[in-house]
Amino acid sequence: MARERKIDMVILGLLSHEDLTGYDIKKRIDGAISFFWKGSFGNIYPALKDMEKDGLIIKSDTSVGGREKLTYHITIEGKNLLKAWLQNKQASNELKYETLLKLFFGGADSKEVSIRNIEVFEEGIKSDLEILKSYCMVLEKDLDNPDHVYYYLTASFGVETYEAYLKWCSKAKKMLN
Amino acid sequence: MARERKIDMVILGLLSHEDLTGYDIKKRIDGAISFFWKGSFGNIYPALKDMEKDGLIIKSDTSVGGREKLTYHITIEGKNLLKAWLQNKQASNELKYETLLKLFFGGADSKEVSIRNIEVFEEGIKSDLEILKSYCMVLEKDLDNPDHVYYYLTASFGVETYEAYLKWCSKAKKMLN
DNA sequence: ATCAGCATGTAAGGCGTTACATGATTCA
DNA sequence: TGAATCATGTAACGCCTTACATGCTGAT
Repeated sequence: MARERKIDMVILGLLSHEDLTGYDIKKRIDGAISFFWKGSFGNIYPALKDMEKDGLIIKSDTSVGGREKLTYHITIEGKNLLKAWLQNKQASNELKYETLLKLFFGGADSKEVSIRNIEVFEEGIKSDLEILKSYCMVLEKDLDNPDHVYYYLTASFGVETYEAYLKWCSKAKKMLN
Repeated sequence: MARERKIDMVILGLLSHEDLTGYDIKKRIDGAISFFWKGSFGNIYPALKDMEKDGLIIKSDTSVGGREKLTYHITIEGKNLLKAWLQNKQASNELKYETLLKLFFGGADSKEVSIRNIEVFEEGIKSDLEILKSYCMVLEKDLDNPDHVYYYLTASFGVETYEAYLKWCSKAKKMLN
């Protein structure tokens, strides 16, 4: 069975635009992607090693002075695998919200506890929404760049769902009071 | 460090309402909870064993005839742990949407591929939305039951976010065309 | 001088999924 | 009789997170 590790596809996707180091890849993932996918060094470096062995990417030493630096470049095989993944209709979309779990079992404690949990959730969403909106505004100005349309759409997914979350938060707090 | 396994809290939450077998717990999780949390037998049975050892639940043999059956009951310690968890403000809310990942890297293939991926996503959401709406309708009729308010709110979270998803799908398809 | 940031990696541990393994009962 | 459902569990495997370990460079 082929590997299912999705971090490979994130890496391939990033490398399809530019050559990057593992460290750079981490920074990219921590940006706009982090709203729907995460990555860590303990995740990225082993993936890079495996993918090079498989011929999906090639490594080149770009060390500057005494600072070690390995830059990766995508191969034709890598690009083909990326496209095959994009063309595969199957996609796992999973949401794991502990806040909803707590709310579902809210009856086990006072309603104040549930209201507070909703408020904590609401605050987090509000601040993330600001970040997402700023991504959208930047991207909107340059939608002629074909890639920006894709980036814009993922950011706007975030904006629209987070706005729905906030609407729900108000309603939920009202219902509990 | 204490265990972080959230399945424990799902089990405790369910047992705080009624005594259940591992099999029953799985069925409950596969219901309304499955929209924001998942569980499997390979997950549930070991958790049950550990939690009994820890005195959070107690097991009793309720076998009928030759069919093995173990029913679990929550203890005071279990209820206290459940409340402590509810009162803890920290909550991990994570969304991992492969569809968004694919869309983000959509520029690596034709826009038709991205449109098709959005359509597949849309179909899945539409059918799940129907299920969520039916949960809401049932619960709305009996909001006097205090627990139903909590169940209703989690289901309505699903309805509202899924409706936002669908709105976004239309917009995204239009933008790509 | 020191601290933040650049840069690479490994190791342990935890959690979860999937498949396997077994067997009883109920209903068509 | 055979299939679906009830019912319990284990084992292998994979993936990810966290912490650890190391060292250079540039700015203050």
